[in-house]
Amino acid sequence: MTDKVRVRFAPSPTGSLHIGGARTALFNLLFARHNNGVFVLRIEDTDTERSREESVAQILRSMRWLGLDWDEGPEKGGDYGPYFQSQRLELYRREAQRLLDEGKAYYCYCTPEELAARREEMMKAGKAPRYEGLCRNLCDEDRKRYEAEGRKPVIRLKVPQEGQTVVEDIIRGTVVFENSVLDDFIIMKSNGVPTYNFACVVDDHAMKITHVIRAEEHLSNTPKQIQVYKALGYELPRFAHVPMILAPDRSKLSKRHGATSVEEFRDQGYLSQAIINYLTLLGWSPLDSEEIFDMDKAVREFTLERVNKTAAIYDVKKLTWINGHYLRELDLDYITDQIIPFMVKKGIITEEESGKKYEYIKQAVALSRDRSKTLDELADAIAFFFKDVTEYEEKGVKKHFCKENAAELLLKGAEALERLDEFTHESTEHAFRSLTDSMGLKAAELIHPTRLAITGRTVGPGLFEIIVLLGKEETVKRMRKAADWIRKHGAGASAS
RNA sequence: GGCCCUGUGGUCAAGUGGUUAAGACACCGCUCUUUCAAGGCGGUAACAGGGGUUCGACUCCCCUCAGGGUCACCA
Repeated sequence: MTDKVRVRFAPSPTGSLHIGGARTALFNLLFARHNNGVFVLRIEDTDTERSREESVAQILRSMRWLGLDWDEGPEKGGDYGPYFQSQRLELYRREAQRLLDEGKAYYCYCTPEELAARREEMMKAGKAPRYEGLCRNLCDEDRKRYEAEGRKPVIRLKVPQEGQTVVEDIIRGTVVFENSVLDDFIIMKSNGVPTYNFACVVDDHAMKITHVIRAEEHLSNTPKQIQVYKALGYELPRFAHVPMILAPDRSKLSKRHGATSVEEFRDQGYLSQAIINYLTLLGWSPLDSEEIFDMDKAVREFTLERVNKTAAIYDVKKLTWINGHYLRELDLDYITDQIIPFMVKKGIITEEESGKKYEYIKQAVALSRDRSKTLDELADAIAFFFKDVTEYEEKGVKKHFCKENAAELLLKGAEALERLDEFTHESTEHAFRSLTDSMGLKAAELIHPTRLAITGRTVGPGLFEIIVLLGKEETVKRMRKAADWIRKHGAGASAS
């Protein structure tokens, strides 16, 4: 009989959601959905010093933004709550007491200072730093004496010093640890709060977690946790340790590597779909070689067996490429909605204008989105549709504004456009081409300076698309303004 | 340092004893074109090293080396 699959993502709220954490959450979600299971979110806030409420909010926000929806957890509830470890202290204390009563755990009165000193000694002696079980067999008298000294005890688990602890990992296979490398680790701190290795086990059991899918850094913790499972008489879940995500220099991801949190990527203009797609590809691969796919396909095909064992270095270039793909393929209204906050932030439009100019923004996006990789870039790329040109790209000036007849040509072009009754792609293009034909010029000789005049740049969408969207009046105005600029700066003069 | 994990091009990554060792990103050409992208076509580039096992190893075993993780009253 197979139990319903239940997995969990259990972040500690000590910072933002990292892309590594997001990937772990994603794999849990994919596995749960693939198996019609339940995805639980649990907040591991037992570190009273470092846990912050703002972090919880940020993590939830990031997960929602990515579409990593949990079935049970904060703001959602469920039959196995509460989902904050700080609200489950009674349970841990009860289980710890049980261990105490059964003689499987004991109070330890050593102070952090004493412990640190001994650890250092052992290190100096070239030995592995481990607790030697000093308080393992304390008599009542010793205990009373320590209590009288005002020492607050921790609770340690009695770990067997012989034999081995075996981790059967779905991704890594059988991993054997000698028990002699384990020590009597702390399960309850002196403040009555459990440590990670204890709380995690108690909760995974209480929440009926069937598969523990987490980052590889936890593999070495697993034998300890297995000892807790055994002491408590719990059945073991299945374990799967997914490879880590490393920075480009092969070290662990940290702030010095630029953007690492989900929110930073979002603010840089990456779409959630792109991040999900990219993260899915880090450590896992689909059956076929098509690398662009949505979460539905990932859910359909996801198995832990196809997760590879090697740590992956994340590559922003590939993420950016995927982002570019979604930028041009996703629904136009959706991209338009996404671009607005970026435009507002950059001062290109105001919040109020965004509603009124929605259709116009949408058309600008339609013209430019092929050429941008991120929302941030795209916002810059369409800025000229909303704000007058204030400067001209230098290399463009040299190339297109410094010719003898540059100003005159722009003026003639403006006139030709002005005469048009119908202002369409066809009519404007025709006007330009017949003008240049009559002057014995190539159309490009007018097109390029015009682009520079009305956008300030040498690159961008097709000129006539721009002209039509920008409108006759504005186009003509900008062309004349550019002609003035050229005269002022002198034909043949180099860029200012 | 002890223990554990890992090792296919610059990066991601197929591959599970016999393959011309896929594909993608990046890079470089060509093409399309009013520019830039996008698209199309093509190219450079890899099984860490050494021993075994085998008729035959990228695939299995051992050693070396390299990278990573972990050794807290952090998770």
